[in-house]
Amino acid sequence: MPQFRLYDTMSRSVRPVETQEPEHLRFYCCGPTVYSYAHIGNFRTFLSADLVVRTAESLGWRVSYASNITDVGHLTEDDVADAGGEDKMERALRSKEGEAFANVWDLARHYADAFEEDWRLLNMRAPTVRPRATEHMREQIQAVEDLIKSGHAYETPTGVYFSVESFDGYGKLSGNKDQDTLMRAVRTVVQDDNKRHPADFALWKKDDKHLMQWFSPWGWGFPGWHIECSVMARQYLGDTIDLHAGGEDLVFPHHECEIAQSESCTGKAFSNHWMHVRFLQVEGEKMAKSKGNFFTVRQLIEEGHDPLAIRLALMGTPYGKPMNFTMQGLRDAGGILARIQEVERRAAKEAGTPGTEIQRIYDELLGAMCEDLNTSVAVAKMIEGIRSFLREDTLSAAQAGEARWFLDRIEQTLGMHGRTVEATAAPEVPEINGVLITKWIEDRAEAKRAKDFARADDIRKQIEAAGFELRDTPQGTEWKRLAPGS
RNA sequence: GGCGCCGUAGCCAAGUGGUAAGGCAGAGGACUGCAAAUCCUUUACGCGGCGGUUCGAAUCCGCCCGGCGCCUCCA
Repeated sequence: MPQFRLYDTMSRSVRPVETQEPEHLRFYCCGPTVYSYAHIGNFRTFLSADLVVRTAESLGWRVSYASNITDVGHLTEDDVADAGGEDKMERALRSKEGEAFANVWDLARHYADAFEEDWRLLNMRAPTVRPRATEHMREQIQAVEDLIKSGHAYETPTGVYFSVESFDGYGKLSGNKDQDTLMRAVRTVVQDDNKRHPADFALWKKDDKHLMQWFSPWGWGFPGWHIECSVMARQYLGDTIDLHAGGEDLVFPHHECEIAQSESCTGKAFSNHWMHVRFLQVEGEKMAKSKGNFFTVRQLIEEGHDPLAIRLALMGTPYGKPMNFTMQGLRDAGGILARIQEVERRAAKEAGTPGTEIQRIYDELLGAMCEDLNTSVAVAKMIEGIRSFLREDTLSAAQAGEARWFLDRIEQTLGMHGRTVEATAAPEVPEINGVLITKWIEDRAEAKRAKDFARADDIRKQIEAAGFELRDTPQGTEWKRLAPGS
């Protein structure tokens, strides 16, 4: 078995993933704040986490995987300096999309459900636990109290703050260590005179006007953004976790603050390995609603893209590099997926014994994943394996069994498969101009038999104009909805 | 100001010291009434530029040019 190595933000090097317990990975990945639909950039991060889980499982490891949902409306300026600004969920509630919801709780529930649905559609492993911030309020309050008792936190008229000077290691993850860079990083603009140090960050905000508020030893209010992850990671995975992941923007302040809180609470290392996923760009530009290049998973699916094609497209560039997501790349992925589906059709029901060649291809695929999740190479190996089965006109029973084996492997390791919706549910037969497409196809076959090719081509053109593609096979003519943009 | 990343064929993108993976597009071919789908073959004498180290560099070092990210709600 190859050694599983990942880039570690803390040590700035590619290191083996070391588990405290042999072959048992304790893994935490920071989830989204659910104030709107998650976009494909969000999912690049969660997909990378999914690939960590699948790679570990492919090595025979057990994985305890926690990925949270932040359903508390944290503030638009809830940074290390102070929790100021607007509440993200309150703002969402006031927006046009927010009109559909009675209150922030409904809004959070709706987007959390949508998030989990998209997660499933992208064929991502369900986490062992998916804790929610609002369901761990007592634990968060307890942690804040502990930090006050141990001298790491203090109360002010506006809330409870973590004292950055009480923790030596503050800045070790992000490199924001010296006072000068730290001061710049925390933007002294939003200083609070009640704080002992400008970089001190909120653990609890006092606010009895907030739409989401809880009662605490410091009165009504809500928790700071960073404390939830510290608390939930500890509760479900223990004092020290093996690997912690998130988007690159979370390095500072979020993960830096998590480390400070957790290590101050336990006196132990919070995480032994840190993984950060680089941001996704679209057509070479930063994704932004204002640029019109902002995509959600459901949007792309609605446009006719297969969720697995989206998944495959997102694997085109390894997580450690910024990725340029393009519509062309998405269409390309759809083409690869079609070939996987073709092998799925030809494969046996039961996996057979892999031959040395296909075994070699899979070993290289897994080896690439173990080397810092090199998805570019892994996908190339997957295609190599898929092609080896398409090369033959017909597969022998042994080859069909090998094909099944390989498909099972790529499902386990890459989360890719060729099972189509039509294979499990009877497809709805569409009508064209009030006539079933199957009738049009029969008419065309009739014309072909009569050698009336002009009429046959005319029928095909009509069907294509309606957005369907025909494919003549030895078993007869099949139809398929045309992929968008092709 | 701090931290970090990237520049490889028309496009996307691996490769991090031993002589350029893979995908898309393009070209040719098989199959087809013609297509579609699928398969086969083919496409970079060169890896932003200039120096240096080395028997040997896309890969290491230096400088330069160009692009980008985070540090601000953000995955």
